[in-house]
Amino acid sequence: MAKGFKNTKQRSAIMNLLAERNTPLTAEEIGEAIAPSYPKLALSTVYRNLELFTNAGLLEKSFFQDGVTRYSLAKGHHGHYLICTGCQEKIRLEDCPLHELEHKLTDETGFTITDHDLTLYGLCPACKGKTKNGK
Amino acid sequence: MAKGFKNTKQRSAIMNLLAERNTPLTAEEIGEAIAPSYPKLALSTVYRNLELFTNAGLLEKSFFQDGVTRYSLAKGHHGHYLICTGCQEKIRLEDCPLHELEHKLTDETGFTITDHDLTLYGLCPACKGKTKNGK
DNA sequence: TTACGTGCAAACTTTTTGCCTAGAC
DNA sequence: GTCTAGGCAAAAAGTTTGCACGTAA
Repeated sequence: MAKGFKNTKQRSAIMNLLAERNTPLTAEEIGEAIAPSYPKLALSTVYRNLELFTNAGLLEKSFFQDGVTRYSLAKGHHGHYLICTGCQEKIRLEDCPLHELEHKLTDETGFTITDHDLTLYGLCPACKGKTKNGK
Repeated sequence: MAKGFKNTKQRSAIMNLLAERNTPLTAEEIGEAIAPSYPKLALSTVYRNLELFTNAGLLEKSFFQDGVTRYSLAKGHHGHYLICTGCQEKIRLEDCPLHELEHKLTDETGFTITDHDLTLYGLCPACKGKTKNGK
């Protein structure tokens, strides 16, 4: 574990989980996923470490439509998510088509644009099928 | 007030405020803004009505980087925000350049894309000046 | 051994719900 | 007068903090 933090079992477990799942998770989901191995893991520990790793640049926060903060491994490069509103599957989009838009807005508004969030929502092929049949 | 709701002072006050400000506000900001006129206004009333209006299509929710839900008048057409991280000014962008991206993603992933969030963050010209001088 | 990290409990913030009264129609 | 809406208080959900003990280095 880089950065001069102490390497604890809890910290490894959090980072390993996020590496395995490779999708944004809430603090609670992380706590539950780790509970089988470390039943006493406190949610406050999860929050403290997520915050620590985020500040260190190892993780990034995402905010989706339910207002709950999710964390995922920080990719060096920029990306966004396409989320299925049926099964919550999250697909990371490696492509970011917004630089052109940012230049245009800088010209129009005088803002220096430093960051943006883009998230798309829809139904994946599997959930489309379910909606048609079920109900 | 349309839609068959009862027209109460509280509901008018909420909608009038959102129409005046024309920017996304949190439930708490709405409550504080209305307090001078209706000191007993309960935050639960604000939340209930914001939810009601959102379901009726009169308001829309926005989720920014602090994880607090904000509400604003629903424009018939689609738009996004450019937010100054210095003064929190929120500029609505009437343009949405993402339809092309959505088509591309539909082809690539098979998703039916139903919605998306796009928010840009930066420093407005005034706050850029302050950052340079102050500190 | 020492300082940092953890668990636990309590506090805090944001949002939701139940219940009874008040007010719109 | 009826039935929806509002006020109040408590609860629920998500997150943060203080403190004493545990543990990596």
